[in-house]
Amino acid sequence: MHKIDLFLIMFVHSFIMASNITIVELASALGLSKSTVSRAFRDNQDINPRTKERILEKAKELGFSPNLYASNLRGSKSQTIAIIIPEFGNKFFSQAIKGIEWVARSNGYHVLIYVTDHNAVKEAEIIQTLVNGRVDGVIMSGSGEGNSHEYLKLLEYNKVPIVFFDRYYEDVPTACVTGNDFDSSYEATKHLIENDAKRIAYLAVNKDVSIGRIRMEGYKKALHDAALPIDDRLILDTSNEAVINYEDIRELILNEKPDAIFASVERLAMSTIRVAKALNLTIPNDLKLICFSCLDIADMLQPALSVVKQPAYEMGIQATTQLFDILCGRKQGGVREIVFLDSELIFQASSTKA
Amino acid sequence: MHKIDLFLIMFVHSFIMASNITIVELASALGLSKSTVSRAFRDNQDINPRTKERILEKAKELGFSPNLYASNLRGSKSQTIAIIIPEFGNKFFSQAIKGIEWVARSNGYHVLIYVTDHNAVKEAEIIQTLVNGRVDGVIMSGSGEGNSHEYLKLLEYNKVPIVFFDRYYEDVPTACVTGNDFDSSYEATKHLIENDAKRIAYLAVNKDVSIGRIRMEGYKKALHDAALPIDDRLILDTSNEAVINYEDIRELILNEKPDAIFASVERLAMSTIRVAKALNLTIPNDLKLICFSCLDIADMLQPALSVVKQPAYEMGIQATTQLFDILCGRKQGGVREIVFLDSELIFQASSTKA
DNA sequence: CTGAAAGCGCTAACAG
DNA sequence: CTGTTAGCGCTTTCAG
Repeated sequence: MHKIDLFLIMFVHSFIMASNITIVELASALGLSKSTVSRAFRDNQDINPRTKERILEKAKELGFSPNLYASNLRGSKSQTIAIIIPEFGNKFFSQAIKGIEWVARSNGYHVLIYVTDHNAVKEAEIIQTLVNGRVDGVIMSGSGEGNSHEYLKLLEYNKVPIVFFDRYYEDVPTACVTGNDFDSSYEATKHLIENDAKRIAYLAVNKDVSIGRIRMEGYKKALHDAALPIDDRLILDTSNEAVINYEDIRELILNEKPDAIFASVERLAMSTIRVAKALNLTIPNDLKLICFSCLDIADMLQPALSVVKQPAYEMGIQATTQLFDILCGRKQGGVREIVFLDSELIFQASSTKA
Repeated sequence: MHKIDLFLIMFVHSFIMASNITIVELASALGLSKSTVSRAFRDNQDINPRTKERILEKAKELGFSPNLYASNLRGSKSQTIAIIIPEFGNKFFSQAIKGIEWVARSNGYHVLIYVTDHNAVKEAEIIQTLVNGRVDGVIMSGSGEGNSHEYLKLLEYNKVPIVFFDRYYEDVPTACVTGNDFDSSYEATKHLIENDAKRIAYLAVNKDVSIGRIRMEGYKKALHDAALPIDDRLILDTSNEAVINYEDIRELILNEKPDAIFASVERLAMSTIRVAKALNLTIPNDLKLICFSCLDIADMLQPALSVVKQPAYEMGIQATTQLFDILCGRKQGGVREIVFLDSELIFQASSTKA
């Protein structure tokens, strides 16, 4: 028998009973009062260490654990946080969630997950379900829609702190962990220019909101510094829908004949590759390409894809750490404070001249 | 102003108050009793529709929503389910979670997420935190470790139904939604044979547990039917760790000189591609490759990767639908019942002879 | 250090 | 259809 199986069998053995048992039953099984038993499960020093030990042992034996809802009703906390993200589609969010889940569990917290599909109305509805005590805090990457985010005030009124990661709202004063997008966009664009690109297109899913805007600014600055014209026709504001953005990108390439593309999100780069293939354009010869992406197999693509790789996992960790700082009173909530984490620029064949 | 912003502003306007208000206060504000108010928030027909409307309106005005913990304590239901998965690494799980989240939210449920890192001990610990009423049901893809899963009895004792997807435990009697892995493995292997492969290696992360075993059986059957020998040295049981499986695969290729590889999980195929590159082996000429994967850009890899693509999203949807069938009493829990969903076989350059 | 007692906010008989 | 009432299981004063 494997060691691990032995452990698992012992594990379940300690808990073999149903836990429909309540604190009162446990108390009477020990000849104590329920208050004493209760104290054993809190960090209460008004209890004899030996009594506490005895209680915990018996609890394990009988499979007792304090009813979650009774304790929470009595005014303590939910030990739960929520993650709200716009989508599940890419490695960036998977990695970030992994980091968030890890920090949360290390702190004994549970994690609820919500997906907005980039839809601000859904986002607002989700927020609404969180303010009745369900969660102690929220980690969010904004849907990117809408200019007014007053609905986040609901959280504030209910004293539920929120920390943004990646996509934040500029009108909401709170902590935020994001990438050094301006700089990396500048560098990515500069790199394209150094590889002889003259007509560089910028693709975004929403060029007016946080990441879409900032990444565009880095792009524009690089063009400006290289004395290249900024041509609005080369700036495409398209959709998350693969079908739609494929068509938009196709139009852009056919009409504007860019010689390079800087995609602010991974999905748009993937569509670009498909469009290029369909139009018989070779990357990088006919069209250079670089994009924001956390894909770990970018080097296996044909051609190897140049990427701006954000530290997604780290971003999740830091955002959650900050949330716990606020929850534990080590730090004040509701204060605008942005932490920028450096992305890694990986230049490969897709953006490099022959 | 955008239509959506208008909506969002109206939305928050209806909820501008903090919700520290209780059912009693709302009741007295309306000159009603708290039971009547309570009824307005349940699906109770013992209430005048007009009264109900009046209550809901006032509630909205005052920003009242029923305290989660009080209702749950009273009704002992949490409106929450848990997803437990071994990892976040690939598209398969992202897609499945997306499906699960969607069904859950459509039913007004919340979703907790837990990652086991393929570790059965963590899995057991997580289960332990779920049986105090925190969740009404569990959707899980097993860690794949351990042969004894007695700890899942905890759920049974506490009447928390569980539905497996993808990776199930054969010793746990419950509903399960998985792929038709035997058949697709058979077909995938047969396809390699038809493309002149003679020494086909099989890679798994755990060949003794559900998916690892069944996929291997399909592979063996195909070899057998083609009168090819089954050589245990061509069957590799390796780790999830990229560093370790890279080394294992390298050894296998160097020592056994397979002419084709069938990888039962995506990660092992990726390592194979890297090993092949390092050893200067060309895919498919020197080594053919096919694997289980939900990668949506398999066709963009160099060479385009042949895959067995499981219906991950659909799997999430069906597993969750079944869970709700059990929760709503439309179906009995604790009964072994496996639903097999067809995978799609996509043959591309990586597995095809010149 | 331990126990008794008073609710937390809500739901569901039960009685009108 | 509406109100009264008795808890759900736990935490936390307040006395001993």
